[in-house]
Amino acid sequence: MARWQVPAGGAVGALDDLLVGAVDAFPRGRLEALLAQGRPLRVKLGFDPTKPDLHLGHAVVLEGLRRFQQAGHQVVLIIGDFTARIGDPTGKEAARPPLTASEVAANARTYLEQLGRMIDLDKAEIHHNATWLEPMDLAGVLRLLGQATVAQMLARDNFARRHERGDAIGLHELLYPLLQGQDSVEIRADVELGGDDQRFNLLVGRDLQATAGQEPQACVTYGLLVGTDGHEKMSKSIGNDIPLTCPPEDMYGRVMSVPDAALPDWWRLASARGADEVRAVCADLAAGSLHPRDAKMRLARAIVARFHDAEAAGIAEEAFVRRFQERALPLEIPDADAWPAGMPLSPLLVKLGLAATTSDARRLVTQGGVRCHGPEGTVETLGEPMMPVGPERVGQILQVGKRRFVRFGRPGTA
RNA sequence: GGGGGGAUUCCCGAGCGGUCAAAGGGGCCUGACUGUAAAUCAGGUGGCUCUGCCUUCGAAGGUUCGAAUCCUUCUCCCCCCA
Repeated sequence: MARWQVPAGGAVGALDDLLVGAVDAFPRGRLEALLAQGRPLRVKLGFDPTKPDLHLGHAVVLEGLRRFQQAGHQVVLIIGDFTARIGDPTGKEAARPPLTASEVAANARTYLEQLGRMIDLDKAEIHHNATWLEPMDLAGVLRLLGQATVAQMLARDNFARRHERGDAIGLHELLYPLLQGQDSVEIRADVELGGDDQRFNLLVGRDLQATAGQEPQACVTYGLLVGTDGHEKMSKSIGNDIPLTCPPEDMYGRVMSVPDAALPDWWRLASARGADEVRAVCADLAAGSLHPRDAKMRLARAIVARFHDAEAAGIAEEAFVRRFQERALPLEIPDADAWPAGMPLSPLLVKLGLAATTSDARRLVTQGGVRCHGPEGTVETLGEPMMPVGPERVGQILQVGKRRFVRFGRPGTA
């Protein structure tokens, strides 16, 4: 996976912290040379607003960007409102359906809100790439196309894989890296940040800049954070993500479900702590002197604190310990009011949002996944899918699976 | 343009006239164990008014007592040749 390496040479301390989470900076020495000029650099980061939510995986590069901003450099954000309509083929096993302009616009708004949690947007330049890509005419497109060869494009892992497997590759997809590179030309980027899988796209930007008579940008790539499953790159569509907007308690819990093996990566990429601390934790984990569970709890607290605040993180941790380590009922349990008393259990579970379908509810009940917490700590397993649930349950707590709870409040009519 | 192959339940992938709601694996869910980790074990995984009924096998028609399986047309994908 992502290795912990910082470009050779340069002032270790500052550069080290500037590049926490970075996998590589290239070409060699370029970034150091730029930094040595002592002027604020134009640091570019592009985002295609293809989904409404950003998650921890996106935050890796954003943290890098934040560090550049804090060091006094000029952040230049590109909202890829045009490129989003094509779709970045990077990491895609299949072509994806294009988005409409209005979907993109809606996503872009929520993106900026979320970016504001990490970046000082008032000090950032924000561009939409439709500004220059939309009006481009065929002559311009052809000029761009002339910058790359078929062999170069096919050299890319994912294109090559898809091609070999006999999957479709749209011609417009091949154009994508060139468009991203054009963005660098338009905003005269000194540095572009991106995920480790963006290497190719970042390099294309350099080529286009050179052709346009500009100094080619330095590129910094960041590690790809694996999802909560510990294997696949974090992604909402796989369902292994943690959204930045995730509530504190849930966020804490999701971090705790990450497999131990992924911990070092998560510390490097998601903790947003200093280089020294990260190194120390990784070393202790490797040496066995730090219990993985404790390292994970520290991490979970750090992450929640990062996107909410320290107080919320403390509360989330208490709730977690109480619920999962002491196996007590959670403190906050939603009340079900006006629930249809007398209704059979399975449909009731659906009504209360605790099961997806009646059949699903039946399965849960049959398999002993549905319990009712009565007075004085009594627990009763409800095993009859169609047993009627009457008003005598008021005040009791219904538990489905490990984490779904509801307290019976005022009953309504069935 | 010519020839060939293919589209199956969340994914991969069997099935090739009835015994198919459809093998197997993955994922996911529930239970046991536990550190909401890993590994492991057991069960489940279309819907419903659930020992039965209804809807699914790219789309629409057709043959048949009966079709995911046969025929026709259509849509999409891939390969080879040009």
